Amino acid sequence: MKLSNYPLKTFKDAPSDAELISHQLMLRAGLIKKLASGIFTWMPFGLKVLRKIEQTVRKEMDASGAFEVMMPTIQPSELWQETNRWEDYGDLLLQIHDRHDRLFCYGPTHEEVITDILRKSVKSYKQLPVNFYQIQTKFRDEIRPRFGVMRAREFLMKDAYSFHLNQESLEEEYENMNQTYQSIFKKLELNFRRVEAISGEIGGSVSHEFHVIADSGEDEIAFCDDENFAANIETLEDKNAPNGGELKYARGIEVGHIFQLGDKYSKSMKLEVLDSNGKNVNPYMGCYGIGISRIVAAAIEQNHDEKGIIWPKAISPFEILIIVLNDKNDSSVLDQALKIYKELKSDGIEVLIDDRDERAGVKFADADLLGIPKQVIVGKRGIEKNIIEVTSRITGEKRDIKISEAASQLKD
RNA sequence: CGGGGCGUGGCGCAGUCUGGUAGCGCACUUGACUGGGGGUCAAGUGGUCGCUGGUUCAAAUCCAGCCGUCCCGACCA
Repeated sequence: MKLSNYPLKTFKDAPSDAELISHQLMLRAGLIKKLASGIFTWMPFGLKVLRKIEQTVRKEMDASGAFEVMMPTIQPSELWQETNRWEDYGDLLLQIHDRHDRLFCYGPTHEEVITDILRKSVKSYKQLPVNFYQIQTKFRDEIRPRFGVMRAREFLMKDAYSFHLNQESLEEEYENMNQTYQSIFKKLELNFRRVEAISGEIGGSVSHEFHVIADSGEDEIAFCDDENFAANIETLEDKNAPNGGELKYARGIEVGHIFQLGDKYSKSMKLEVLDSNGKNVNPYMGCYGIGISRIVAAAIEQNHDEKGIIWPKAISPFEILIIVLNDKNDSSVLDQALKIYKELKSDGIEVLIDDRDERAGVKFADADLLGIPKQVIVGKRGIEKNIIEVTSRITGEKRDIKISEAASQLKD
C-alpha cells in the first residue's frame, strides 16, 4: 500500500475530550472517527487491526470445534419477555419500533435468539453438545459510554453459546473455551490474566473474566504469582489468597468473559431435548464473550510510548513500513524503495510505503505514531553505501542491511 | 439517573466578566527555497461562534429553554 494515496490523516493534537491514551492515539493515528457518543466509524487503518483480531479469534474458535453463525442484530421484544430480561435490561436496550409498531431492540447479547434457534431445531440429545459463535456488532445503551471504543455503545463482539445434556458436558466445554481463550490472548500477544468473577446480568453461577493488564483498566484484580489464584476484586471480600501466597493487585481491562449458565434460559424458554431414556430435559448452557473492538484499545494501552502506538506483530495493520527519504530532484531513492516494496509485496508481505513528498521529520513522526513494528528507512545516505536501515518499533533496535539482501532479510 | 465541566473553521485554543459584527497556532491550497526527526518565507481557502427564543440601535458576549459532549458515581465485552 502506498501512503501517498492511502486515506490516512494523522494529527498532532487529539480532541480535548479524549482522555485515555489509547483513545487519543486511535484518533491521532486516524484509526477511528466518532459519530456520536460511544459510536465510532472504523477507518481503513483501524479496520485492518480490527480484522486481524477478528481473524485470530475466528481461527481459534473454529479450531475449538465451535460453529460460526451470524444472528440478526435486531431482536423482537417478545423473546426477551420470555426470560424477563426485557425488564431486567431496561434502558440498556436500544428499542426500535417497526412500521407495524412491533417492538424490537438492537441486540446487546444473543442468549434468547440462540436458545430460540435450538428449540426450533434440536430435539435429541444426539444433537448435543454444540457450540455456536458469531462475531458481530452489538449495541448496549450504556449509561455512560467512555474512553472511546473501550466502552462504546456500539461495539464488535465475539459471542459463543454452547448447549449440553448435563453439567459434566458443560464443564468440559467450559474448560475447552478456557483453553481457547488462553490461546487467543497469547496469539494476540497480550499480557493478560484469567480471574474469578461474578456473573452480573447474564445470570448463572460459575464465570471467569480475562483481563488485559493495564493501569488504566476499570477493574482491580488480585492474583498470586503461582497462578493458582486470581480474582476480580469485586468477588474478594470474603476471600484470602489460598495457601498463604502473597496477594498482588493490578488493574485490568476485561476483554473476555466465560459463563456457565446452567438451565436458566432453556427452562424459561422451554428448550427441551429427549435424553437417552426418552425423557425431556432442559439442556445446560454456557456462553463465552470476547470484546473484539475493545481489544484494539486494550492492546494500545499495553503497547505504546510517548511517540505513539507500538503494535504487537500479530495485530499490526502492516508488517513493514518503508520510509522513503526521497529527494524531489532525484528519483533514484524512491525507485530503489519501490523496488523493495514490490518485491516484499509479491512475497505476500503486508507492506506500507511512505512515498509522500514530506520531510524526514514528518515521516519519522508519523511512523512512530502509527506503530508498525518494522520500519525500513531508504534514504540517499544509505543508498550511497548500498544499505537500508531497519528499526524495530518494539525494541528500538537498529541494523543496516545490504540492499541486495533487503527482500530476503525482511521476510522473517 | 444524580454531581460537575465544556460547545467559536478539520484539531488545539483566545475573545464572553466589561455587547459594537471574529482572531491565533496546527492542518489544508498555491509558489519559492529547503531536504535524515513535525523546516522557512509569501499568498490563499475555510466559521450564520451548538440550536431556539428573548433583551438591545447592536449579541460569540447578557437572559431563558433545549440539544450535544466530556468527567466523577451505579452497569457491562
